[in-house]
Amino acid sequence: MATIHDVARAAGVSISTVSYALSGKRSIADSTRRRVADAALSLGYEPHAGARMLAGTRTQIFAVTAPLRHDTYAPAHMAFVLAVATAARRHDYDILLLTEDEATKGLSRVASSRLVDGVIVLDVSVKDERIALARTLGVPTVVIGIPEDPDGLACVDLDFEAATRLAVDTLTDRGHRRFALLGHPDEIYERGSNFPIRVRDTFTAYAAEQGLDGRFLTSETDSAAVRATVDALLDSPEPPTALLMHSQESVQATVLDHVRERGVSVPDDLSVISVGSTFDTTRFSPALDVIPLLPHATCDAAVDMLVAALPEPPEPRVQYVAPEYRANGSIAPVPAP
Amino acid sequence: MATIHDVARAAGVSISTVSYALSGKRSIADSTRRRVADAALSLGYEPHAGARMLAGTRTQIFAVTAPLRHDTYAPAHMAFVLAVATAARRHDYDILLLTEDEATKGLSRVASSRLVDGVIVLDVSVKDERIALARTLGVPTVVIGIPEDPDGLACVDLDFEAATRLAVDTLTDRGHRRFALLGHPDEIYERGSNFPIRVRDTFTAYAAEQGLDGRFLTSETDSAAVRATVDALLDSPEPPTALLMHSQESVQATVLDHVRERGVSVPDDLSVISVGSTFDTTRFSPALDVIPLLPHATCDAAVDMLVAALPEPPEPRVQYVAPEYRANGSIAPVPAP
DNA sequence: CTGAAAGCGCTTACAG
DNA sequence: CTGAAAGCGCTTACAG
Repeated sequence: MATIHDVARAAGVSISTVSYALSGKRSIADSTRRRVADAALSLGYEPHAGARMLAGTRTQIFAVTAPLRHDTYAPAHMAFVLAVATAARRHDYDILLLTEDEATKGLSRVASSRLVDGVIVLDVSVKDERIALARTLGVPTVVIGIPEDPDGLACVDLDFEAATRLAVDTLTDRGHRRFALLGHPDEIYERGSNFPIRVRDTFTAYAAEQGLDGRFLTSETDSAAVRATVDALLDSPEPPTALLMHSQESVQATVLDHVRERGVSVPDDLSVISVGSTFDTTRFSPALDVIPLLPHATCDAAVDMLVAALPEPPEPRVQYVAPEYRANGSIAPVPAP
Repeated sequence: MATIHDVARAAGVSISTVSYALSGKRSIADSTRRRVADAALSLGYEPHAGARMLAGTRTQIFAVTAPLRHDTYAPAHMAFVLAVATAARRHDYDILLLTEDEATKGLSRVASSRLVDGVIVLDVSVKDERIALARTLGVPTVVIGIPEDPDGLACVDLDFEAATRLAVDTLTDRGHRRFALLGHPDEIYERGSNFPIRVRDTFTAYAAEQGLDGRFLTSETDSAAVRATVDALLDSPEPPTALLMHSQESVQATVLDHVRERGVSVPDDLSVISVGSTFDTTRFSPALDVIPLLPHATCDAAVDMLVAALPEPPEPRVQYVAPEYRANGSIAPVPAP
């Protein structure tokens, strides 16, 4: 392995000149720079990572803590890990993946050994031991998702409030006045889950504000429960013409199946939008309009925040990522009564 | 951050004694070891990772290259990444995740900067640019999966040959003589995919060897094609009593649906085993017996090989992981004619 | 059983 | 515009 000394010798300069020529941290005569670059290239020189960490102030590594929980939806989880890695590489950062059961132990270890310049916390849960740690880690940290108490933390997340209003607005623009939102099982709301509650509260408040009929429904995830929920909704007097779904993939699939079985056509009889989903709604029949989670936009923002925080600790704040509407043909103007 | 000097001062010894006391690399008086350990603990001392890399011979980091391809099945992919990380931690190793499009560039970079002590190559494809690189990387490398030409490489993989024979044996033990194997679309075999071909060839050879009726079928993945394939099979004279499936999840689900629609009962009329699957076959109805991919066993073996290879390059060889049979009630004795 | 010291390969003030 | 040198925090022969 070539060292900086080899490059210096080959280029006929000192090692400090090599260092500066390659880093661009001070002005170097063009001819010198060229000779150094040539020497480095022909020797296949790559600076020793450990030496850089020790002498410099940066390791060029971020830790990503991404614990796998029993209810983790693997494709979304991976999309986020991948998006973080891709964004990090654009800033010349590599990703150290921490998946340990005791996530805090791994975080403490890599932070206090100065292995990483920063930490990205993925997929925070309501009671997440990593959150308390993040405040005291001594290493810049950005959280993706919003914990119960985001005080003093730098967080990034999809703007679920805007997403919910966007879904409603899109449908009121087409004349809809009677809405339902199908959410997660009750248990999710009881244990204080972040996004579902934000979506629910935004929906009910916004519907009230606009004078809309806005019904909020929860359902267990088994097929029978979902079908019963759909039946109750469709059999009610003045059933809704517009349905938002913020629930898991299988539930949304079952809803569409059962609606079709009941002879209700999407979008002619019922307009449907999937809100805040991580899965591919074009595989449904019919394909659903969706306001999806945005792993790339979210992770780009998180990595940008982290890189900006390297000179000094990140400014605590919550940054919201703007939602995007993806039309797939599942909405239509309100049907004539 | 406490350094080794702080610990030495607090314990009243030299820094070399601290280093040896913590590493255990030479014998230390018990009382000294205790004082050092106490000092380290109370100061929250964690050795500087960069300094260790520079002075020592190990970085305690493995690179994992896990490119996401369009046909990557996310849950399996994640299971392998996670299993590697877990196995690595047992040897005090962290995982640097390389997902770049140009996988070779990332590998070269981390290898020549001496950032990692070893490399695990996940999910090798038939023509994988990482394979040629692995032979010349100058860093111990272990491949999970078996590339077209495994010469000179250390590889670990499920023993698909044994898995296939195990499936057949399990059914012949119950009297079955007429078998079908449903594989992937033709294209997969034409482009030389590794496992599907190994399963197919083992199946046909083993069936012939045992004097069994062993039909091999391929099918496109869309529902209509799968149903037509099932129809052709069931409508043939002397249809099989045992079906092995080595195909994607949705295809297996469709087969089960259509078999049920045709009034054929699993396992009473037809015994079914899923071979080499990465997904949860207990979610099917009926739940399927399966000889699954074994991420943990495979990744444990790979990490063990890599750790063993640290002092010297890994001995090139292909290590097969023994298959396991998981019964879920989808097989029965051959029905009376 | 323990210590003093060299040296790993960089970065970055300091000096000119 | 460039160089000589200190120093980052460890590990590990060398010495006793």
